[in-house]
Amino acid sequence: MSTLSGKNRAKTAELCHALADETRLNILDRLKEGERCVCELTDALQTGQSRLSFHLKVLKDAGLVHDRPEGRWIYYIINSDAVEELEDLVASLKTVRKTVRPSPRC
Amino acid sequence: MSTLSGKNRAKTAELCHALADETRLNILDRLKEGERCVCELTDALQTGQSRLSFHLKVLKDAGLVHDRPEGRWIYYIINSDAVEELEDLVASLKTVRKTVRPSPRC
DNA sequence: TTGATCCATCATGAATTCTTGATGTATAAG
DNA sequence: CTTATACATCAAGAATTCATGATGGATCAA
Repeated sequence: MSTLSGKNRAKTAELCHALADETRLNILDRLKEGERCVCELTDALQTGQSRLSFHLKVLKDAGLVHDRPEGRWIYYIINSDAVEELEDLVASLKTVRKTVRPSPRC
Repeated sequence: MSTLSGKNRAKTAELCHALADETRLNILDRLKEGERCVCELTDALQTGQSRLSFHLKVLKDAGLVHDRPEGRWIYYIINSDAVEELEDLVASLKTVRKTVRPSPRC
């Protein structure tokens, strides 16, 4: 059961949807440097706080990031488990049959 | 310049958007077995032809698939170049700093 | 306690995406 | 030439996603 078939397909789609937005890719790019709180991200991305909060929720719901409350701040960090799922997807897409196809029945 | 930053960010987002749909993941799953024409895919996915054509266009515009006209049919096949771009993205997400973060200035 | 900061969430409207059915083009067969 | 098949595209509406501003809870400082 791969990331492309069965029940996992919905989860894979959600994961990819979280990555299908420039703002969210920008966020992930920042988080590569280590965990960041929301105010640091709003500062870096020069955007509204509620907008950023929305995108962080999308990333979190997809499992791509984790959050860690500490006092008044909430630190976000990339979740490596999700990255592994992405690896599975890419690996799955790489195993393409090169065999001669059967003739169509249509 | 990685898949997460600069000009490439838009292209990465488009690529991920193409993957962010169960129908399209289903299509790719079939194409893993080798090239297929649209009528075979409509047959396999049990869906309308114009709907499938729409999703194939999304995949094609994102560069994930190629098409090859032959007579009355058009064969679709996975484009391995796009898969490599996905590999770059995953690789980029894996290089996460584990260093201690600087204290926030907010 | 009062006020300020950090953040999530909600409501509304705008924008985008998806579905469906109809129409059009090209190829091939009769 | 006529008809059938394979496919793309278009138009219209439904559904989803996104942006923005407002509100509220929690924490901390004074």
